Amino acid sequence: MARELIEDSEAFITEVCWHYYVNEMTQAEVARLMDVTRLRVNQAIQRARQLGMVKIQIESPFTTRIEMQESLKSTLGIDRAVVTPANRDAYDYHQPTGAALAALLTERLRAGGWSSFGVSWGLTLDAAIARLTKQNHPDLEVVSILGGTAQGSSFNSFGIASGFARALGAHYSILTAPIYLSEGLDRDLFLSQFALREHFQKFDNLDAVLLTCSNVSNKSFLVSHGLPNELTPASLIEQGAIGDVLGQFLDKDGNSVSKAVDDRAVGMLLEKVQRVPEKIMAAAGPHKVEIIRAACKRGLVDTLVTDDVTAELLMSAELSDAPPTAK
Amino acid sequence: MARELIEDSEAFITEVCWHYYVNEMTQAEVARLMDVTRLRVNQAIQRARQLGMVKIQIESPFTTRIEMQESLKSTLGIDRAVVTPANRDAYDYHQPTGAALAALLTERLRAGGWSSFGVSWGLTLDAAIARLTKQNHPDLEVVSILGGTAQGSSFNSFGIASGFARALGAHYSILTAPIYLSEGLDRDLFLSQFALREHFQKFDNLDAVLLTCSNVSNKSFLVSHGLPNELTPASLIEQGAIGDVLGQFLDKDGNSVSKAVDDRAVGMLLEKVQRVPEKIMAAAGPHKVEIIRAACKRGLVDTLVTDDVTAELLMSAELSDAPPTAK
DNA sequence: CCGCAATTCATGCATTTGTAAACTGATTCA
DNA sequence: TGAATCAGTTTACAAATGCATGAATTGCGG
Repeated sequence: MARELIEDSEAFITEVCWHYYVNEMTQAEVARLMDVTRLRVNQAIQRARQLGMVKIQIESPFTTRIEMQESLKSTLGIDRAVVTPANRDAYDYHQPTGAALAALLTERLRAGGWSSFGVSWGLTLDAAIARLTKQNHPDLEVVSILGGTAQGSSFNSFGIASGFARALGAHYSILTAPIYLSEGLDRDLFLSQFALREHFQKFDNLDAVLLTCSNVSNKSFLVSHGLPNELTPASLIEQGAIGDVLGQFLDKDGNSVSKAVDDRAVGMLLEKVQRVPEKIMAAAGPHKVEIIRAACKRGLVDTLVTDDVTAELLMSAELSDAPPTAK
Repeated sequence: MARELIEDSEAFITEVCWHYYVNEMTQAEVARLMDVTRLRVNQAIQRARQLGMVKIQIESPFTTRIEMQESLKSTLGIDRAVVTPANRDAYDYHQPTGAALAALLTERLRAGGWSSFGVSWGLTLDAAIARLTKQNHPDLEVVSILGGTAQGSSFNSFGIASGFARALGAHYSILTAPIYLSEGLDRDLFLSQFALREHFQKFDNLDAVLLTCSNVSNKSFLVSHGLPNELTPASLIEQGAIGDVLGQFLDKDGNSVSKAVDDRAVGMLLEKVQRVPEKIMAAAGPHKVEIIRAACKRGLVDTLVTDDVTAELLMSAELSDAPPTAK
C-alpha cells in the first residue's frame, strides 16, 4: 500500500542533515536539540539520502583499480576504461557505475569543449543523475537519442534527458516518440515529421554520447517492457542476438542482427553513433559481458565505465573465447 | 596468512571510501572484501574525511532558519543573511559557517559575472575551502587583500588564496607582505614597490570580497599572533576598539579607532572595501557579535554568513543596546 | 641470536544507528 | 458510546561503529 504524505518539510530535513553531516552531531543529539524523536531524525536522514539531497562525493575516483583499467583498455581496444569497485555481496551495478559516470562526466565537462551530448536511458544513467552535483552549463544541450516506452518511469527517455539537463544547468531536447515503430509503419515517412526531423539533425553535431547496453533477457527493461508484441526474445536469440545498443540488436561479433528490427527502432543509428567523437558506455553486470564486448568490437565505445566484477569477466571471457590474433 | 605491504595510499583510501559511501557496505564488509582489519578501514575513512577527500554536500542549505534570516536582514540593514544551524553543545562556528560560505560562493559563481574576488584569511575561510568541491573557473582570479603573519599556517594569507584558487580552478594573486609594517616604515614608500603596486591596483576592480572579522582578545589569531609587539590589546581597547576587519580596528559604531594602526596595516583599506559591489562577511561566535554589528554599521557587509547562536545574540544585543529609533 | 622499539593485529566494550513492535491518544464512524 | 483507524511516540534490541587495550609480529642494532 502506498502511504504518502508523511510530509516532513524540506526545511526540517535540511536542518537535520546539516546538524548530522556538517556539525557531526549524533542523531540523538539532533533529536534533543530540535525537540523531536530520534526516530524522526533517523527517518529524515534516510529520506534525504533517498531523495538525493545529500551528495557524497569522493575526490579522485579514478585512482583505484588502475592496473585493471590498463589491461581492460588493451583487451578491448578502447581509449579509456574506468573500473569502479563493486559490492560483490549485495551486487548492484547501477549505483557504483552511475557514480563513476557522474564523476567522469563532471570532469569531461570541466575540461570544456562540449556543446551537446546525446543520452540514451536506463537505470545506470538514472543513478548517474542522482550523483551529479548541481552545475551550470547554459550553452550545453542534452539530446535524447532514443525513443521512450509507454511506462513513464524516471529512468525513461524523458526523465533521463531532463534529469541530466537539470543537474547540469543545461538545455535539453527530447525524442518524443516510442522506441519502436508499429509494424508496417514507414520509417522515413514517420521521421519526416517536422519535430522529429529537426531533432534528428542534432545527431550530426553531438560532441559525445552516453550509451548503455543490455542483453536479451528479462533483466533488460527494454526486452521485458519495450519490445513490440510481435518481437519475442526467443526470435531475437534465434537470429544470434546477444543484446542491444540503442534498441538495435547485435551478435557476439558486433554485427547487426536484424535490419527489420533496427529499422523500427526510433533513435540514433549505430552507423551514426560510430562517427561521434566521444562515445562513453556505462554498463556493468555479468549478463552484459558479451554485449559490451560486441559493442567494443563494433567500434561503439571509446570509454567504458564498468565495475571490477564485470571487468574481470570481460578479460577472462575475452581470453577464453577469442582465438589469439595479432592486436 | 598473506602478509602484503598494504600502503595507506590514496588509492587504498579511495577504494575503501568508494565501498563504504557509494556501495553502502559496512566497514566489516569492506575489511573482509579487501582483506584488511576492520580497524584499518575505520581509520581510512576517518583519514579521508579529515583530508577532505569525501565531500558531503547538502542540496539546499539556505532553506533553514528562514525567519531568522529575514529578521536579521532588517535588524542589521543588510541585503542578505545566511544563518546556519550550529551545534550548541560542542560549539564550533568555523565548520558550519565555512560550509555555508562554500555553498553560497558556489551559487554566486554559478550565477556568473565575477572575474575576480578578494579574500582575507582565517579559520572560517579555511573551513570553506575544505567544503568546496572542485570547480573550473579559468578566468577567475582570487586576490589576497591582506598581508600575512610570520607563522605560515594553512589558514594564513598564502594558503587561503591558493586554496580557493585550487578548489575553484582559478588563478590567484598573493599579497607578499606582513600584515603590519614595522613602526616608522613609510606606508607609501613601502607600497610603491613594483610587485605590491601592481597587486594593489587589482583592488579597484574586484567584483566581491570575502571578509572575516575578529574581536580584541586572544581568541583572535591576529591579536594573539599578528600584532606587532608595540601594539598591545590593552591599548587598543583603551581607544575603544572592539575588533578588527582586515587588521583595521573599529569601535562599536563602526568608526575607525586609530589611524596610526590602520596606516600600518598592509591590505585593502576599508574605504575601498565599501566600494566593492558585493561584500560577503563570514563570521560567527558570541565574541564576534559586537564587531559584526560594527562592520554592518560601517557598511562593510552586504551578505552576512553566520550561525543561529550568533544570529540570536546579534538581534537581542541590537535590541537591548540601541535606543528605540524609527526603523 | 637476542632483545628492544615500533607497528600491526585481535579482541572487547561502550556508543551510535537502524528497525520493528508495542503503545498512546486523538479522530472517525457505526 | 465505543470499536476502528491512524499518526506518531516510546521502548527495545540487534547491528554497526569508534576506540582502547594487550598480544603478536616485524625490523634492527648489538
